[in-house]
Amino acid sequence: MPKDTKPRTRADDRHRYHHGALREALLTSAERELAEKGIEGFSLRGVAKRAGVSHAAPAHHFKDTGGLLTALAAEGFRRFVAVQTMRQAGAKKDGESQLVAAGLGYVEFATANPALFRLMFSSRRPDHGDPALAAAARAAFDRLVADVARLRGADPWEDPSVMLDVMAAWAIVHGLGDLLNAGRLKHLQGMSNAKREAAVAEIIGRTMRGE
Amino acid sequence: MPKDTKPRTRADDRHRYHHGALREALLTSAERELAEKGIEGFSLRGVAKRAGVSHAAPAHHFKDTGGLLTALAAEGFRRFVAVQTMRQAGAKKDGESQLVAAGLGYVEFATANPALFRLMFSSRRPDHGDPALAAAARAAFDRLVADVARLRGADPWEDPSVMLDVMAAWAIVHGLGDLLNAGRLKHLQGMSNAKREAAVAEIIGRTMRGE
DNA sequence: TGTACATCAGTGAACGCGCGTTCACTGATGTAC
DNA sequence: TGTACATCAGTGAACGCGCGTTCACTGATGTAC
Repeated sequence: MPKDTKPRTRADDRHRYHHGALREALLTSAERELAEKGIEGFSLRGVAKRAGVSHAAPAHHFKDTGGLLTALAAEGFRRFVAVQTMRQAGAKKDGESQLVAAGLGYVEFATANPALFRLMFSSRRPDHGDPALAAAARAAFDRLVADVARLRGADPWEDPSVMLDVMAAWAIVHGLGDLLNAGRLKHLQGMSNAKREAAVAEIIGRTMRGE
Repeated sequence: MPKDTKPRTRADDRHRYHHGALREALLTSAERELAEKGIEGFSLRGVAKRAGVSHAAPAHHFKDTGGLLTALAAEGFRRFVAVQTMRQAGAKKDGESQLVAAGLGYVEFATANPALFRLMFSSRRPDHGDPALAAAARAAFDRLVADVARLRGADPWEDPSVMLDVMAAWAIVHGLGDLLNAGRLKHLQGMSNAKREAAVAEIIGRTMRGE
């Protein structure tokens, strides 16, 4: 009988019955589905098809569509923080430069992943009470608070006026990201990437600096 | 034969075959449908049902779902501008107060009509190339430009630096509106309406004033 | 004022579609002995 | 090392649902004469 005698490793057989890493593959496919179809057009069947698996298979890994979107949003927040960390690593170390770098990372992430960005921040489809998602989102917020605290030399949690700065900083980058994604900022969108980034940095800097 | 002999007027018969003002009724129903179901759950059949009409009737007034949403978004922009006008009428007349008042109107409209707000600014379902919608959106933008021009004493269309102020002003109120709708600004949402409004005014004012 | 007729604005049945979900099943894997 | 068996992770057919759209129709309205 033509049977494999030695046990297969997970990676050496692309046609095996058991996928081996379907959960991760589904998340990858889900992100692509989301990017191409948007939140409104997102479907579980579409994700399964992209992953090359029957449409009933995802049920073994995610309770339902909402569960998959919740996991995707949590993963999004982790990458979101990573983008900001990279931006800050390449920036000057003073408080203002660091906050501007984080803001540029925010806008970069938003415009590079418009549907994911909206899934994370503005959609009710993920379960925002899910512990993993809530923790990932919280980490992103805590980082913003810390950056503002450093710039202002005061703890936003203690000083309501400084908390207003936190919200101002958040609102401005969030607004820029969402408006850019909606194609509303024609003035910015006509610029080269470098010029646009400089303009965004200038807007963020002005807001925080006060001019 | 029990037949009406005198001609019916449009308003005196609620059961007449011809509706008489179905287009307007559909827009009203569409707004309610949108508010309750959100953009994702919006359906033409749902709108027809709310208007008490068969689901095929809307086709006589709107080409398709997109056409209805386009008309709704245009109507939204008109009301959006009206809210800002009312805010400004009740505010002090200096440039800063007027801009802050417009900003408060922006946030008020966004939070009072979350789904409509998103339909107008962040959805691809309406046809943003439609002349009526484009004109209504343009009017809202022109008003913002004029308010910033007045505050700065310079024409944003001539001075790129002042155009950055326009975008900053837009981004901050847009970001506040969207984040409030997403329930992200817990610090603000815990406040009374009056306190929240004062905080929002302070954030907008600081941004424009520079502090 | 009355009649004929064109046009308009509805009805309701029918269509095909993609969706999420369920279900009985089966191949693959891991473990106990 | 070999075998029996439980468990796991898939398959694919079937379901019911709400959707947008089409279509033949009909009642209401407006107009010409």
